[in-house]
Amino acid sequence: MGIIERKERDKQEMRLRILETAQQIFIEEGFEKASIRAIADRIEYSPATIYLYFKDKNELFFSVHELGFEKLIEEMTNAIEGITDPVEELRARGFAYMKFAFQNPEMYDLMFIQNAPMESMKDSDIWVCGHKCFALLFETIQRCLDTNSIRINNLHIAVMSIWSFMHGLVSLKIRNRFQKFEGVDVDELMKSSVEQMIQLLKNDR
Amino acid sequence: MGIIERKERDKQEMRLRILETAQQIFIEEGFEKASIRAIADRIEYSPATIYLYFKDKNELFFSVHELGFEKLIEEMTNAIEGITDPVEELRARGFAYMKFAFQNPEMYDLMFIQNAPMESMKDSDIWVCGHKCFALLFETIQRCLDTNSIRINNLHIAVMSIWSFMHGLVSLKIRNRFQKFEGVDVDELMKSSVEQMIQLLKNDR
DNA sequence: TTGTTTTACTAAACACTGTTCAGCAAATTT
DNA sequence: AAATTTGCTGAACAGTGTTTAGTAAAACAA
Repeated sequence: MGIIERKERDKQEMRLRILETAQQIFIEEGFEKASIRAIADRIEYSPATIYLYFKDKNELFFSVHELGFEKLIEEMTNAIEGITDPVEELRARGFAYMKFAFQNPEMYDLMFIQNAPMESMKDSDIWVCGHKCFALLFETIQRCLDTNSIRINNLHIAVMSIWSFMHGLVSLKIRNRFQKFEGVDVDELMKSSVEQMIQLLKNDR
Repeated sequence: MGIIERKERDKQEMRLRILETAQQIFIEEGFEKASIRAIADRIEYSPATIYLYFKDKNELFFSVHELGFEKLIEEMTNAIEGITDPVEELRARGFAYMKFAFQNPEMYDLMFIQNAPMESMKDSDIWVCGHKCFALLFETIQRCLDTNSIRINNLHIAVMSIWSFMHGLVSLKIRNRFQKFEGVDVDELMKSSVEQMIQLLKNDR
């Protein structure tokens, strides 16, 4: 009686189809345009059908944002490959983070700026992918502390400070708040800022 | 013939009334709930009337966000009163910024996170209030450079880095991304991070 | 092969949103 | 008193997320 198994497969397949269509429209045309109706249209189903596979739009986009985290984790992992020096690892992680944000602004927005995905999460839930990404940063910074390579000695403070700095940089850019750095190449300035911050952090002695 | 003057006054008064009602609903119930209809309802006019005073919702909320900047500028100015040491001024500015964000999260959101107000701005426009706020930070940091009090020597890099750090801190908090600092007082950690960053910046010697 | 139940799906509606426009009544001007 | 301008609005348009009653097909039971 493989019928129930096949049905379960079909269900998962359909869920994935909705998910990938949502991601596609979202990446191509932004969050605003990725309406339930637009997604339903593209997969040629009724809008109501989507609600048989996802509780609401927030839950759907929570799943999309998880795809984003998987990609970010992958890119970051590649970026630090072969690097042994902890601070160099941190630098590579930072630039990979920035590159991801530049190349996938809509996705970065969803992952770190938008309220939507977080609202679908109850306190009991765990932020699986986000947590893993976070853990990787923790590890890198822990290594920096262990080797006494940076001028901060509290792990939590270091993680929060470094992440905040990177996120601030990227999100002010994405949300168009850097337009008054007139006459300067903002992208270059951002890179210099990261470099400068690493120099500040570094324990040179 | 003071009629046209009176009419002009009336028009400005009405504009202000809409503006303040928008701000009120927005602060009380958030951006989502501050719909044109809700604003119109409270001032007991038709929704269409609002469009006689503001081009669209973005322009209306651009005006609201300017009110926010006026408040932030005022609070920051008070915060640094009497301080002579440039780094102390920077610290005071930083904590005032953070305090503003904690006490007016919706407004901070509108000023630095939301797309809405920026979309109403054409390239030709000037971001008056934002610019002034920005200029004040520039001045403080310029003073730090002049007195050789911080370990950065490029003004633009310093401004971008410091602002990004503060914004990242505050916006990750507002948008609920700090929930995985489990078992730690996030607010305290944020303050410690600011303090730590100032220590990093400081040129102690 | 019947009849029954379950499943997968959808049309239509609900309650919203921002925005536009024809038309109307009152204020102002001629 | 008549003509014009002004300020305002009802109603509609096109869109949003979401719910629900109902339907046709698939699966199961006899």
